[in-house]
This record gives sequence, C-alpha cells and structure tokens, in this order.
Amino acid sequence: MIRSGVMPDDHTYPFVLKGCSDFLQIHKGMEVHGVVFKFGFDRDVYVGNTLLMLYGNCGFFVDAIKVFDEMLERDVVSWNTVIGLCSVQGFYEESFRFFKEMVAVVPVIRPNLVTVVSVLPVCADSENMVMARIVHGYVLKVGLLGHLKVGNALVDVYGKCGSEKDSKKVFDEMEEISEVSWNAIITSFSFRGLYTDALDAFRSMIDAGMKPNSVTVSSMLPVLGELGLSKLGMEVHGFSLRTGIESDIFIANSLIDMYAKSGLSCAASIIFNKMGDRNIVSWNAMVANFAQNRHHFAAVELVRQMQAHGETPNNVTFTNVLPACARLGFLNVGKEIHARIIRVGYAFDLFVSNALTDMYSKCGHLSLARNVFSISVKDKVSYNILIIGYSQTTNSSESLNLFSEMRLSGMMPDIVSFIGIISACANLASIKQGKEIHGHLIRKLFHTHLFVANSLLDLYTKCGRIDLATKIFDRIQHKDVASWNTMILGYGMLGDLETAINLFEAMKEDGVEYDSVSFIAVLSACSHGGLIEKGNKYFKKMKDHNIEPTHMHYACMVDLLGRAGQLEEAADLIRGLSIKPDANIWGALLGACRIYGNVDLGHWAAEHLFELKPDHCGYYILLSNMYAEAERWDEAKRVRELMKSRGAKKNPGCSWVQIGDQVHAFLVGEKIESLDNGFWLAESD
DNA sequence: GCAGTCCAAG
Repeated sequence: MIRSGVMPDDHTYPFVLKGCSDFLQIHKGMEVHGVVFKFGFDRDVYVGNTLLMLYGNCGFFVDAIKVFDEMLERDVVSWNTVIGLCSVQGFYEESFRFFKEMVAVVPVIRPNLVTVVSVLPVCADSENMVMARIVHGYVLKVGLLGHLKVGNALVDVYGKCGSEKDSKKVFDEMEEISEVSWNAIITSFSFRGLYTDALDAFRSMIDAGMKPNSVTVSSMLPVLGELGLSKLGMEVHGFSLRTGIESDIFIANSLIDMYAKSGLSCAASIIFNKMGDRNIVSWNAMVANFAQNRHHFAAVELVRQMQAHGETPNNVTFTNVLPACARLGFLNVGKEIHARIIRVGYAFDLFVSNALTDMYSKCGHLSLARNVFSISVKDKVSYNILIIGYSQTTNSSESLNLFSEMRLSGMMPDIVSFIGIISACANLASIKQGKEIHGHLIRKLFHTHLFVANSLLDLYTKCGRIDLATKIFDRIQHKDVASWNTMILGYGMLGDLETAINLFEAMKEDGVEYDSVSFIAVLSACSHGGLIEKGNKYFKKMKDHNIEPTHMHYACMVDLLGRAGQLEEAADLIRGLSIKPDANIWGALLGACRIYGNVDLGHWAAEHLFELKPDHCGYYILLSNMYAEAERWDEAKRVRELMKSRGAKKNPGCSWVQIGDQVHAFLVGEKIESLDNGFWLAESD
C-alpha cells in the first residue's frame, strides 16, 4: 500500500493492529503503534481500542492499561475491553473499579450487555456477592434483564456466591430459558451441595422438553455420584454413548468420578483405560478412585505412573494421594510428598496442608501434624483434623483445648468437631464434660445426627452408663452398623453377654448388614462368657457374610479357646494361620497361659511377643511372673534381666480409666495389648 | 460475551 504510494489513514490502522493482535505479533504491533503515534492517529477511538486489544492479547497488561489511560476518547468497547483484560489477569478489584467508574463517571457511555456479562463472571470467580448485587441492580435499572445471556450469567453468579435462592429467583423470572440456563441452575444447586435439588432441576429440564447437552451431563454425573445413584448414573452413561458425547474429556472424567464415588471402582478403571487422551483431571479422578475405594497402594502407584506418562502432579493430586498414604501408614512416602509439595509451592494450599496434617495425624505423629497446622492457613477442617487426631491418643484433652481455640478464633464448630470432642471425652472417661457437650448438642439440634448419636453411644458405654446409651440407641431412627456394634461392645464390656448376643441377632432382623467389627464384638462377648460353641458358630458364620477374618478376629478366637482352657486348640489355631500372627494373637494366648499356668506355651507366645514388641515391658513381667509361680526362679530372673538389657520401660501405674480404655480399645480393634495384660500390668506394677 | 470434570475432617 505504502509502496504503491497510497498513505494509510486512521481507517487502515485498526485492521493492521487487529491482525497483529490476532497473531500475537507484538513487535510488528509496536512498530505500527509507533507510526500511529507519529501521525497522531492514536487519538482515534478505534485505533485506541485495537491497541488495547493488541497489548492485552499479547500479555502486555501494563502497556494496555497505559494505552487506556492515555486515550482521549473512549467508547463502550474500550471500557468493555479493559474490564475483560482485568478479568483475564485475575485483577478482580480493577474490573469492578472500571465498572463502577463506567456507571458513575461516564454519563454518556452506559454499560451494555457485553459489559454485564463480562463483569458477572468476575463476581462469580471472586465470589463477590456485594458486587453481584450492584451489577444486578444496574441490570434492573437499565432493563437488561430481558436478555437471555444476562439472566444466565445472573443465575450462575448467585450460585457461585452461595445463594441458590437468588439463582432460583432470577431463573423463575426469566422470560426465555435455554439449556445454558438449566445448566446454570443445576450447578448452582450442586455448588451448594444441594444434590437432590440439582437432580430435581435436571428432571424438570427433561420434563420441559429440553435436551441435556455435554455440559449438563458433566455437571450431573458428580451429583449422581454424591447421591450414590449409580443406576441413574449408568443411564446417563448410556445416554452419553447414544448421543456420542462420551468422548468429551469432561464427560469421561466425570464418569470416572461418578463410578468411583458409587464404589464401582472397576467401572471407573474401564473408562480410564479406554480414554484416548487424558488430562491431569483424569489422572486425579483415578487416584481418587483408588484412594476412596481402599486401593491405597494402587493410588500411590498411580501417581508414579502418571509422571511416567508426562503428567505433573498438582495440588489436587496431592490431596488425593495423601489420604492413601495415611491409611497405609506410609509415613516416609508421606514425608517425601511433603518435601515435594514444599518444592513446588503447594504448601500454602488449604486442601493440601489439611491433607498433610491429616496424614501425619493418622500416621500417629501428632507433633508433625501440629507443625503443619501451625504454619498453615486454617479453616474449620484443619481444626477438626487435629481434634479428631488427638481424640484418639492418650492426649485426648488436647482435643478440648483445640475446640476452645477454634471457637475463640471465630470458627463455628460443626458436627465433625463435636464428634471429635465427644470421642475425646469418651477416651478421658470424662462423663461430666461429655454430658455438658450432649446438652449443647441438643440445643443445636445436632443430637439426632446419626454419627453424633453413635459417638454419644460410645461415650456412655465407655463411661459405664449403658442405661443412657440404651436410651439414645432406642431413639435412633435408622441405626447403622456402627450404632449396633457400639452397643454390642458396650454390653460385652459390662459382662451382659446375653444382651450383647441378642443385640447381634436383632441387628440382622433390623436389616443391618454385619461388618468386620460386628463379629469382633460378638466373638469377644462369647469369649468373656466362655461360650465356645456360640463363638465357633459365629466365627464360621463370617464366611457367609464374605468377611475375611482379621488378626483381631483370630485374637478373639484364641482368647475364646484359651479362657476356656483349650490351650492346645488355641495353639493349633495359631499354627494353622495363613497370616503372620500379631501381638494381639500372641497376647491372647499368653494371657490364657497365665490363667492356666501353662508355662511352655506361655514361653512360646512370649518369645514371639518379645520379637514383635521388644520395648513392651508387660510381656516380660507376665512371663517372669509365670515362671515365678511355677517356682522356676532362674528362668524368672533371666526374663527380668532380658527386659532390663533391652531397655523396656515399666509403664506408669494404670488407673481404672486406662484399663477401661485398653479393654475398649481391644474390643474395637485398636492395636493395644489384650485384655488380661492390662489387668496384669496394673497388678504387677 | 453465559453453563461443565478431579481436592481435606466423621
């Protein structure tokens, strides 16, 4: 053009600049900017707007703002562009400032539809309800509400700001509704955790004759997963296959999530394996699938594999894999991950730091958990993790301290916090404090919550108030397996074995499936009552319920046989085990040998216990006492010396609370030594 | 220029 002698004018430059902007040719663009400036064309509003877009698109945000500031004339496009740029950069406050300026300072230029639908998502991202209402007010004032896109954006923004009621109100008043509107209202509900409402909206959408699209499906699948409606999920899966949207990566990812949350781990794996291309979300969903469905090792392994596939773990990956480490007790893997988290800068992510706190707590390192907690941002969940963590240690009173600290820092305790402190009171056998909390719960109407009621059962049974526990138990509408188990354990502990066994039978009639703990409860009741036949019957019954006996079940059986004096049978049971016997099993045998004075078998059991728990003084004392009773003084002395040489420390004296605690812990399957040892220990010490 | 997938505590 120039070569042919025609001079470009102010109508030419916007096109040239637009070209530079679209192809991110910043250097060419700057050259043109120079020319424009030289000829004074930059005063032209169109030229100014294209310069703004050029710098904005090429990532030169500061230069873009400079252009905007220096513009002599601005139109609505200039304002909309600068608002859009701020929004892309995440400068939410600047977006709002420009919007407000536009409304107030510039009377000729009125924000239009484009402005509104640019600003509203910014309100949504920053969850700024105040700003959303300001924009909404403006929309009403200038009559923009009739526009479908404005309505949709409002429905969305209210949902993201946490007010599904406002979403619904806008939605109901909209003149025109599209699938986008339906999708927006569905996500509003699901964002607030109102999954049933989301499902209702989805059904209404179909009733209204609107066809769900891929966005609808990818928003609905997590809802179905949360509600555990895998059947409906499968139907939606079928729908996706028929309509050909199943190859959409969002859909595939949410299918993995839906199947994972419904406990259908294999179905999730099939989707994952079939996927053509995967992104980080696909891998994360799959890690979550393994972690949530108790394939903890596979979860850890998959994080390795994803890196072999060139994917870098992010904050979500870490929050997914840490619970798996916690459950496996993989402290060292957890520490490695922690180091990695610090290196890549995710340590300040709330979810990540909470997952780390929980990992350390579950691995039994409360002091490390506390370290993470103290240097991180905290929310209710952070406190709850530690409250629950300490509640299961000998330092349960720390739970109560944290509970007060949490309230002092202005956080409202929720159901989980209460479950934690009730559990702490139960471990402290602190009935007075427990009752106070119970009263508090009633005032808050939390007491009817199943998990809360179950922890109250635990409190009262541990404190020996089975009468109060029974009162609560009878009032629970839909008792779950834990409610029944706690009561069976409670009666078993009290020695009311008949009631314990009756409850076990009643549980089945109530339609509640037995779990592993139910059998521990009933077997220990049988062993305390010397009910060998019943015990054997229940032990055999486990197979019918597809429950693999664990160490604890075998320990109960050894205890059952041993207490009844069938020491050889108990020893045979141990010899025939396909798993390596643990301290509980040997401990049960040793306890029984002590009762019947069988020194040889006792010695055999103790040898294994010394190997498994060399620092534990109780076993040495027990064996030494047995030799002493058999008047085998030399051997008694030798065991005492062995104990000294290994540095095993005597436990401080046991109060009845600690004994009760050990008894209960034994019954519910904690790895604390067997019942008798607790009593003997107290006696020997 | 409006709608979408993965995340911690019981």
